[in-house]
Amino acid sequence: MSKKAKTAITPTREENFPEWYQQVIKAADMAENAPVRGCMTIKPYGYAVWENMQRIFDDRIKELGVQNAYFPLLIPLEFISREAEHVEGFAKECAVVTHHRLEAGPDGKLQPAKSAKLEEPYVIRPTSETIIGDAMARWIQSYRDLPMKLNQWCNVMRWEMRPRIFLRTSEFLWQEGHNAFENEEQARDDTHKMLNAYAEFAENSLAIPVIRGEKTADERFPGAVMTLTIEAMMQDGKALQAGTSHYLGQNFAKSCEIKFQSREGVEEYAHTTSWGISTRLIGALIMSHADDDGMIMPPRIAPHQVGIIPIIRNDADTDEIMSYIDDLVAKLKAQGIRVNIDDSEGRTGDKMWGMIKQGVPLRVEIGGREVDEGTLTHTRRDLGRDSKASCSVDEFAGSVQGILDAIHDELYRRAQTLRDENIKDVSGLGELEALFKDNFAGFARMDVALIEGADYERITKQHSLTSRCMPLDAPDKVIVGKAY
RNA sequence: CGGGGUGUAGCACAGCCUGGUAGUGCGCUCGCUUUGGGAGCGAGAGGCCGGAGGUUCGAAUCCUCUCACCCCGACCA
Repeated sequence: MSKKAKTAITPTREENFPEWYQQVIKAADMAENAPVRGCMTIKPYGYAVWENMQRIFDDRIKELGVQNAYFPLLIPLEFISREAEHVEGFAKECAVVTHHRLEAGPDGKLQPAKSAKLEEPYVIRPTSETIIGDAMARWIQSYRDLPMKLNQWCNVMRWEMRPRIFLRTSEFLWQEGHNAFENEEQARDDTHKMLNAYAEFAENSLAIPVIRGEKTADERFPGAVMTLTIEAMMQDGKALQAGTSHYLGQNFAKSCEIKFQSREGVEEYAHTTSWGISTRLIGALIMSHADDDGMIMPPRIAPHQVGIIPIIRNDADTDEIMSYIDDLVAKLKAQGIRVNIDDSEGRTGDKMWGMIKQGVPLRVEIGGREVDEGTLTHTRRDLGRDSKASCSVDEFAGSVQGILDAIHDELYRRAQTLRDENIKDVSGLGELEALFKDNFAGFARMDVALIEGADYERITKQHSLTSRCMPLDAPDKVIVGKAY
């Protein structure tokens, strides 16, 4: 390798999107496949993204009156069986714990001890509606106990046939919120409220434009009366369900016995909601923003918002340059900017490419020249080397927040442009079929009435399409597309 | 679970058809020279060739069986 390859990531998005996706994750050092099938190891740089997501969203839900709690990983089998549709939806992807002890087998290898077989097996939570419902049933007695809004940040496990790192792993991290209300109106309203919290989070923090919509009946959460979703379009034109909020009616209240005495003194079942976002959002981030040189982190969740590369020509410069950088770092940190200094031994070029691949939004170079001039050189990751510019340290300190916001806006604008250019209105099923026969990569939008009937089923099956949602701002329409 | 593909050094691969005891590039270690967009030279370290059987004097290579991973589908956040 004499000079740098054309792109830091091979293959390019154009050449092989799924492979490109995996290479970006590797190049940015975010995660890797674990020795356990379908599971991933999230590495520090990837986990830092999740921590930022957690922090921002956790603050938001607390403003909405939600309290965090923690419920067990293991759910009694009998709990899962309580809600008919729920069982049907999750039964085929549950990991089951059947023993509580290991012993040496005939071949000397460890095996579950026959004598330690559980009377009733436990299911590793695929979601916690039932066990939280069980708790709520005990905690809620009066309308005065309502609304009750609980959330937990945890892992869940759904045995996946085809795992994809971050997008669909058997074990993943998420938050699941579970709210209970006196009546349908409050609960439906809450479902919308939580969906809006997700939509705002996706757009304002992740720079991912989303379509807020309601799922069609066959795409609903098992056991829900209504499922709301935010749907995003990835760079390959596929849809990604980025968050869901469910109105569960009284289904779980009835199966879990969540009853309360109403204002009228009558015993009633509560109306519940549940809502979740997961580490899948990290995948969404990559497929929304990354390019052929690697990741591009939206500034508000970027582990490092500003990356500083000291350019040391000889040892005599070092102290002067480093103390110059320390002053800058202090100014940035005072504003709450997350700064990373790459003072490793590596060469300048390597450090630059490292930051490019990791998607650090704003890169700063400081060497003897800058120190002499009282300036610094900065480059935006989203715009590349053409955006390289020079300014004084004070000017930079004053404008850095604005630059980060501009990067956010630019990433959002790009994603929105790509999405809007790839939504096509179709007037009938013939047009829908023709569109996807022609290898269209994007969303089709059409009258929701068209999804009834065998023709729609045949076309969607043939082209692996699904009804993504009925947009809240156009409920008589439906968005159709391929999805992750 | 069906169809396709791949497992050889940390990573990417060659070697396999035509068996003879493992190689290239990057990375890593050390030294010197370099250093503002992926450095150069020199010297090193590192692999029971995914696993288990079998054929053979001899297997990374041939045969059988397994396991894992990736892609495409069905299922799903």
